[in-house]
Amino acid sequence: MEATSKNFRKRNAILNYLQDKVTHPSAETIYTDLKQQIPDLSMATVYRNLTKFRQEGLVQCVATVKGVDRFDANTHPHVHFICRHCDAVIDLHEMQIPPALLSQSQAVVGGRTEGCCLSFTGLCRECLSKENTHTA
Amino acid sequence: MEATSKNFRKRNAILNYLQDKVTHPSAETIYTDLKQQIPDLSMATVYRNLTKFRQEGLVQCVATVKGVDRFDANTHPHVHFICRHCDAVIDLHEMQIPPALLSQSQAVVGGRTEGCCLSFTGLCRECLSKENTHTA
DNA sequence: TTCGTTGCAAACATTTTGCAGTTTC
DNA sequence: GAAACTGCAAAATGTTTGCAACGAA
Repeated sequence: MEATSKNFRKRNAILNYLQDKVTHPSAETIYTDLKQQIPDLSMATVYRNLTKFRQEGLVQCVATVKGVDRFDANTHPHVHFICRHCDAVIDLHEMQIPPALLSQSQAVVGGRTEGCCLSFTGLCRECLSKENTHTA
Repeated sequence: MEATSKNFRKRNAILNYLQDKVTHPSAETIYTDLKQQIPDLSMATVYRNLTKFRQEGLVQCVATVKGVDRFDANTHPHVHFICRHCDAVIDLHEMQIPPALLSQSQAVVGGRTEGCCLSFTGLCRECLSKENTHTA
């Protein structure tokens, strides 16, 4: 069985971790969190598996925040909010990317549009309220 | 005069270069191109000025393509197409980000929305036609 | 044996920084 | 002289890779 085979235990741990999280963790965060359950995990394994997941289409890099890649097991195009203060990457499931935009971009470019990424930036609720507290 | 002062000559060369380009160059590209006119330019100066421009709001980082930051002197939110093959970052001036989306995202997050980035990915016209040539 | 996965350490690429020298005011 | 800008080299950061060892079939 793949899942319980020792060869796939780490691979599956990383994938399951990503599928459970909605926080779009970085490689570093994945490593630090999983290290507690899997003490002999190494960063190289995290990076190697992330690369493989991307090639297999299981995971995508949804943003690069301050030089750090952030990953998501939800590969459907969706909308994000990125906080410039705490670097949180938040899903905005309530918002849709108008599907007409994809065909429109393809027409404008004259190439082939394969994906789309809509991100808002600013301060998340918590960081905004902290800022107001400090300012007041 | 600032512009002709030796202290500001490089700063202005970098800013003018960015303002003239619509290609969203990387720090490396800026350095390589300007090096021909300014042989004693160094990468540190390019990076230091880019950081300053960002703080001053004169320039923004519009994308990180394969680990490399791409810069733009157009700080208005606009739409981009990023080619996964040649890494071109192309302005789609014909397309608009529906303004209602910004206030909608702010309402959903409960924070403060300051910016917005809409990017399409795929193959640009040239890379698509090359792909077709090779496939055919 | 053959293939895929792993840890470790080294290598890599991009970006930042410390320091001393120069220019402007 | 003080403050700002610069080149150079070193450092810091995030990511990838070579290699030998291990596990599964």
